[in-house]
Order: sequence, then C-alpha cells, then structure tokens
Amino acid sequence: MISSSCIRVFADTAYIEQCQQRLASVEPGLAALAAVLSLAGNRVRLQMLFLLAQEQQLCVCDLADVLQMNVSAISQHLRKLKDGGVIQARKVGQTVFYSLSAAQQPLIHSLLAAASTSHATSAR
Amino acid sequence: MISSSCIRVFADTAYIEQCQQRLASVEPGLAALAAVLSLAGNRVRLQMLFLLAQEQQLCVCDLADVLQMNVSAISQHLRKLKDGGVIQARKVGQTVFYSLSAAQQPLIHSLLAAASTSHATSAR
DNA sequence: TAGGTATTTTAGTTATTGCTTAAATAATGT
DNA sequence: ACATTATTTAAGCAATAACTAAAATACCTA
Repeated sequence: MISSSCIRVFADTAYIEQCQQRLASVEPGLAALAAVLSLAGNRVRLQMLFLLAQEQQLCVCDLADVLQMNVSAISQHLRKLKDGGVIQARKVGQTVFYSLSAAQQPLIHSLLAAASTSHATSAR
Repeated sequence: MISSSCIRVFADTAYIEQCQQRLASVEPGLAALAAVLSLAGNRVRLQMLFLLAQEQQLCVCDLADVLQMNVSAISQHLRKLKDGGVIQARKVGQTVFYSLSAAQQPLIHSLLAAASTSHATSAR
C-alpha cells in the first residue's frame, strides 16, 4: 500500500477494487489515447494538425512560413507527431509532404471539431 | 520574417496568408482546446477523468486508493484539472468530491469514447 | 562534381512537469 | 482545547519539453 488509506464513509475495499478492475480493462486504450492527446495538447502542434486537416498536406517550409517559426522547430514537432503515429510523411524530390495518418485522422478531426463547436469555456 | 523562406514550387505568399488567416480565425478555440488536451494528455490525469466519468464523483482519497498514488500527487493533479475548468469540487464535511464540470463533460466523454472504440494504433 | 535547397539531427539552454516530503488548513469528534 | 482525518500547499529535485544555433544528410540542377 503506497499511501495511507483514508477511513471514510463511502468507498470500501470492494469498491476500490471494482474501480481498479474497470480501469485496468481500458488501460491500454487510455495510455494510447494519452499519448496522442499529449501530442495534440501543444499549441503549436495543434495548429499544425489543424492546418494539415484543412489543407490535406503541407511541407515543412509551408508550415514554418504559416506559423512563422524556425524550420528546425517545426521539423522537430513533425517528428514527434510522426513518431506518435498521428501524421505520415511522403517524400517528393527533396520536399517532404506531411499529412494526417489514416489511422488517427478520425480522432484528430473530432478533436478539431471541438475547437470550433464547443464554446471553449475559459479556464478559471 | 523569422526564418528563411523556401523557394519551392507549391505555395506562394497568397496561399501562406490564406492559411494564416484561417488559422487566426480559430486560434482562440485552438488555444483553449490545447489547454484541455494537455491536461488530458497525462496518463494519470486521463485515468482520473475516466474514473470520474464512470463513477460520477470521487474524493481525493478514493482516487489515491484506486490509482495507488500519493494523496498529495493526486491533489496536485486535481488542482490542475480544476484550474483548467475540466472538473469541479464539492465539499461535504472534510471530504472534497470531484466531478467532471458540466461545461467540459461532453468533450471529455467524447475523448474517452475514443479510448474504447478507436483500436488505438500503436505508435511506430 | 559543385552548389544550392529542403529537411533532419545534434547539442546546449531554459522552462515546465510530476513527484516526494514535510508543513499548513480545515473540519470532526471527544 | 485537543487529537484525528481529509485535503492542500510549499519546497526541492529529477526528468522532460521546446526552442536556438550549428552541423549533417539528401536531393536536385547546372
């Protein structure tokens, strides 16, 4: 037992274990989702995903121009997104075009939909 | 101009500016979304959100027991989620019950749905 | 082959994050 | 008032993240 348990009215051992069991059953999915969300949870990367969703594909230079950022910084963000399976690369000559990966495209689109629809309640 | 622009076939200034303009129009929404996603993009916090979605409400102790983590660490995660407007607190005696905030509940549920349905394609 | 362009990688710096420990608050019961 | 319980806060630390600058790679064209 890592930390001292509370002695409270609600919640008994059986209840705790039930929660743990339900959690365990979805844990792989949650871990994978957390990985994608942490990638999308960066302002610059979310902008990049928005642009890719809108334009289908963009090269590193395009993104750097639009976001007015260092090419190297953009490239490093793209690498993270690619490593996370969120985007894919297609090389044409010396230009690399990035696009949303087919696998994660639905998730990304549903996330971005939330940005427009949900009237983003300001924090605090 | 922050970085040297590329001299490439696709993409001209007009195109870049068009992208920038579209981006600017959704930027407030994207920034707000990024804030929520970065909160949900942490494995522990996503587990907490899953549990809150499942059980409606839980106190700090419950979460610490289920996740087998330090009460203080849990409390600090809860604070971030509350500051971000993702959850809300209700105090009953000396126990504080946390639950998903009404405003962000739809977004959180749609995120969690992705964890079960989307057959989370493993990265790399 | 040489030079230029697009991109990636490496190294270094600074800022942020998540956790631990310990102390501080707050509410409850004696 | 005092001890107990639930939670929060503060301080410190190790790990991670994001950016800059510089060097390395890859591809194209003359």
